[in-house]
Amino acid sequence: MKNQQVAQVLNEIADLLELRGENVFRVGAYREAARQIEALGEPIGEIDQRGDLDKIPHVGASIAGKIHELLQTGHSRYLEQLQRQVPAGLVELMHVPGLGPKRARQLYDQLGVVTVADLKTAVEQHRVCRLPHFGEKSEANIRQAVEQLLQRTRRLLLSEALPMAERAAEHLRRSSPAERVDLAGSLRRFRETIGDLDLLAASRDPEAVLDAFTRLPGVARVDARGETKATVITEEGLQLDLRVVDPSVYGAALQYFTGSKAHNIKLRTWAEQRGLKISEYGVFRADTDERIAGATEEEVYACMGLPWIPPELREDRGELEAARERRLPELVALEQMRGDLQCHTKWSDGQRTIEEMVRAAESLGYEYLAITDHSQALGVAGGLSSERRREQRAEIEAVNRSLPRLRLLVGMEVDIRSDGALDADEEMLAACDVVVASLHSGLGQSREQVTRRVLAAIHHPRVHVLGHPTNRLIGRREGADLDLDAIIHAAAATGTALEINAQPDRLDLNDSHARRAVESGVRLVISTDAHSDTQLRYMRLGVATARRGWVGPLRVLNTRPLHELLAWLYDKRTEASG
DNA sequence: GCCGTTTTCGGCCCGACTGTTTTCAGTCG
Repeated sequence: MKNQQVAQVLNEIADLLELRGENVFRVGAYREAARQIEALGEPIGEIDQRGDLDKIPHVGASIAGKIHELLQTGHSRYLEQLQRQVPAGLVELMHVPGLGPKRARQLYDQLGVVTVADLKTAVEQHRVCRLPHFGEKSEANIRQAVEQLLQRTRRLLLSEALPMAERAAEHLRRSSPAERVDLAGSLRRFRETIGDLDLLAASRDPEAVLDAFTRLPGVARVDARGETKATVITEEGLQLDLRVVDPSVYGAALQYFTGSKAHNIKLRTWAEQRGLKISEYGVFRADTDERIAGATEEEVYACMGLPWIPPELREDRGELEAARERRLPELVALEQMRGDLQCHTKWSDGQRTIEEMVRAAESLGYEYLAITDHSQALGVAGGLSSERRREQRAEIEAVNRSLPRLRLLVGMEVDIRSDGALDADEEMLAACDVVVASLHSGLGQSREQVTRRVLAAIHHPRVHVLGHPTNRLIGRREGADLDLDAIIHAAAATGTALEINAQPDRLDLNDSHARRAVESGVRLVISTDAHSDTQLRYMRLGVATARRGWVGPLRVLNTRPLHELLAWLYDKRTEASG
């Protein structure tokens, strides 16, 4: 059972407890435990086998026992008992925006509404507005929420949300009196998927900024509008939130609205222990209410004796403790990337010629670019025969002779076959400057099988990089069921690099995996796997993922200058074969 | 149900907005 599924069970227990009107802190305990398990970098089954479940933060004896049962038997008697006590469907009802446990319960008790479909009918028959504490407006809001819920299915990919939010922010900067506009929330932390888009603005005239906001191009409707904040729904059905604060408290507000929730809770708890109170309006002395900071985020953290913490780290995964002990990691930055080690061209399934890719890489200021078209087994992706590969190599060498500033590397993304062998012979591999080995098929294999396969590739003396290690697709496909510890251990032992693939729906390794790899001394590369010139810009997403994984520049091979990279590529091979 | 830089008991972040209510509960982030 995967971490995600365990977390889901705990969340469902929390939902059911909430519907029963249980103590809110008990409910919160289950949610917090679920969150912790989702963020674990390691399969929970392994933690269970070590008997270390209760060492996970916010997992105590009681929840540990329930997780253990779940892992051993595949179900939870406690969950099933709760499910018998609460009508099925009510959980779903509670997830309708605007409904919480109380109102969901009321709809059930008084109208017999159990499912979202029931709710739709009740709303259409105007039965909801006659309930106590509901009215015309509540009913209309619920109607909209239900319609939206039936339409909208998934969280946005970071790559979809970022440009949308950046366009809105840019428009506000130009068309309103806002002194500053920033992205906040999970966008600013570069989470891999985004629910709502949060923006923050500084202005002494919030009225005017909110006016501009509600009139942004693409706004379909205004959901809420107060004196300091507003919510709009775009034509695509996305929720965009804006909060406007006075410039003197902008730093405190930015800190607050960037989150994460868990990071802020811990920071506030620490503040209280120091006799301080932190809110979106600043840092205050608890005894006198005197405000002592708020204009910048640096100030806010400084009041706590902490250095500024990069937003990508603010997930309560040890960053506050690290900050307190002055051991925050230096994080890799986009400007440090000197090249891209995986991309595709028209020779296989890419959309651009080698020259077009080169021009794009030059415009990014890169020193090198590896052309890594697919190997033959990947017929769907136009994999190259050995004959075609010789022709491509000749073209790469010709282009290289005409390039003063950028060095093209001869590479290949070689498929790891279902038996673990590589889809290329020794001669083809030897002719490459850089070999990236990747899984593309047989993802349904057992954990043992697929792990053995990948280990064989990592140990292969010609392989430099393991490409998109799990081969997951966010929101569409779980990755292979890899024993990641074994993979990381082997990568550390052989010196084979692991890739952070920057394709927006891959981001594979993910942040937690990358962090574990780095902790084990593994080298990483961040590659875009670009299939067109514009996709080379996905590097930003890969770097963000690395930063969320506490990855420093020295761990990332493609921050190295060309001569160092070439030396490593060469040494890796000779050491392995010698 | 979890947790501990005074604590193994008594807390648990906190403010904005909405709608329905005349002072607040529910929801959200």
